[in-house]
Amino acid sequence: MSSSPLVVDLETQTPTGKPDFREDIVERVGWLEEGAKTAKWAGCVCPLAGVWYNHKSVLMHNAMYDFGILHRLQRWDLHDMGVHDTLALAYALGEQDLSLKGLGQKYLGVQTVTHSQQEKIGPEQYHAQDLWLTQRLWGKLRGMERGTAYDIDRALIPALIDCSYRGYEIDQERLEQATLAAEATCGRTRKAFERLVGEVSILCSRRKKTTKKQGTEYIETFGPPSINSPIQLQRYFGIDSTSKETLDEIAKGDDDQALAAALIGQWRKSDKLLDTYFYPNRRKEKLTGLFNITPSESGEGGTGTGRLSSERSNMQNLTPALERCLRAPDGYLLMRADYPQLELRCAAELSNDEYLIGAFQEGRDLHEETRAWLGLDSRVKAKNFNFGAGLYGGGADYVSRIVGRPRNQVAELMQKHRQLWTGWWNWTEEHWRRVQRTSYSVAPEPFLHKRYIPLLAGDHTKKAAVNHPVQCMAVYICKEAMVRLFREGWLLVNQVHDAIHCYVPSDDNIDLRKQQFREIMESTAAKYLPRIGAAPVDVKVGRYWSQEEA
DNA sequence: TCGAGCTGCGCG
DNA sequence: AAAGCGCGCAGCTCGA
Repeated sequence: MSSSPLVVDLETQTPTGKPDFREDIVERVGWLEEGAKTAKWAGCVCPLAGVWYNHKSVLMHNAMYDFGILHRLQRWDLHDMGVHDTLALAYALGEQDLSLKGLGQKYLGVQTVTHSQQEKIGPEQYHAQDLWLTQRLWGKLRGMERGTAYDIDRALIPALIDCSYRGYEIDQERLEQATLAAEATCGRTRKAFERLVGEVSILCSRRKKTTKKQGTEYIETFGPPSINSPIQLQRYFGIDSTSKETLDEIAKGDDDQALAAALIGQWRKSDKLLDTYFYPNRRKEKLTGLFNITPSESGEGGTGTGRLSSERSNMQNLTPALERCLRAPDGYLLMRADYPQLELRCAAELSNDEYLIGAFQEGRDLHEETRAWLGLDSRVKAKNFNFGAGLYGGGADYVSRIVGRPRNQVAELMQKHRQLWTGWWNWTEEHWRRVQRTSYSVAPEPFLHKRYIPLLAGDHTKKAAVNHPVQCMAVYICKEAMVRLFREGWLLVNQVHDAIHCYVPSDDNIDLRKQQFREIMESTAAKYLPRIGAAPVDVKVGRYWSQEEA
């Protein structure tokens, strides 16, 4: 049994154009054993079976992808095999360029042969260089690693591969009902809107036409605005954004425009449901998505904070109307739990804010206290203030909007908030100074996930810098809980930042399972929130994700 | 007809 | 110019 990992690299074909380990086709497999003088290659994954069991772990550059394929083709056990991944490691270290070639140049000074030059050295040599590069890079980057972020991420890789194959079962009958209802709303609101604006005429489109004789001219068409055209609606209302918020404001009036705005709001809601959530899932048995820990080698997708992202389908932005149609397969129940106020608790812990810590320890209502302290008229406004201005660094204009006060009263509100959350505000300034010195934001101990902060990017920079440690700490707590669940054999289905979903067999002892689920999540949080203590985690169970009526 | 870029909106 | 942070995706717009 070799202690150093078996390096593996797959050459694949992507039929859909976008890489997807659940479907892509393997063309060649390369591997490199410890002490071997040469890399080996094969046209299929079969020969690997005789090699891998001599190793405790495998090493790849982008193991989510390669290991995901090997699991599919060879049933490589997701639980037994340790995984190392130079992509995940580089990500946790805050690297900008996550490509193997870029990292090789930066850390090893290796100038790789480009794809167009591969004829010169032959395909075998060309592909072998990636194996050597990965192996050497791993040794180099491991030496730079300080915190636990990478170890949590690499343990999560098999769990997320598992998740990406599992998915929810779709109840087509419920989906059909929901579709019919949404179509009815769409038709009704569109017709009502058309009746309302039938007489109006605005500029509908202007397209440039370049002719040799007359140079550039514009062809314009006029008519009533279409409900689905933001630019036409802008002209109709005489505004420069037709976002939901703006339309809600207009809808408060009592003229034709107010009615039109209300209709657009209803139409958009149902149209969004149909186009994004209902139609794409018709006649599909399962809803599954790919989870990303890191951006791709080319920098697409993924997050900068350590959060996961999900695509094809995105499992992290499903809406309640679709959640009602999603369920566990026959013989299973869906168990789901989320961490209440996890980000706020992390903010309190990492900034050592005495007030916040005390409030959490005594279980007081933070937003209500903020409301009273600032003299606001609703708890919702206070909550928006705490998040928008407190956690995410919103400025005076933003605060002015959310609390509905003129700008000249805002500075006073901000000042008062600083007196309440003293520790937090001090921490943000201190952290911002650190980031300015180093150009990196580092998440708290023991995670130490790094995010590169380009200091010349404007005001957004400070907000992103301050937000990173909070969001990062919260999600690594959730990730570690997932890792523990996975290791103990739970069937993970989904993660939505601070929420985890699993399947359990219906004939298990459900109360016991709920208790175990809660214990794993609570003890993981308690480990990293020693001063605040375990947040109570409420575990919900049922056949469907959401049982609420439409 | 294609796509890049934008707007709008779903989630935490 | 103004912007609360973090995502992915669908449709629209408009030039090529």
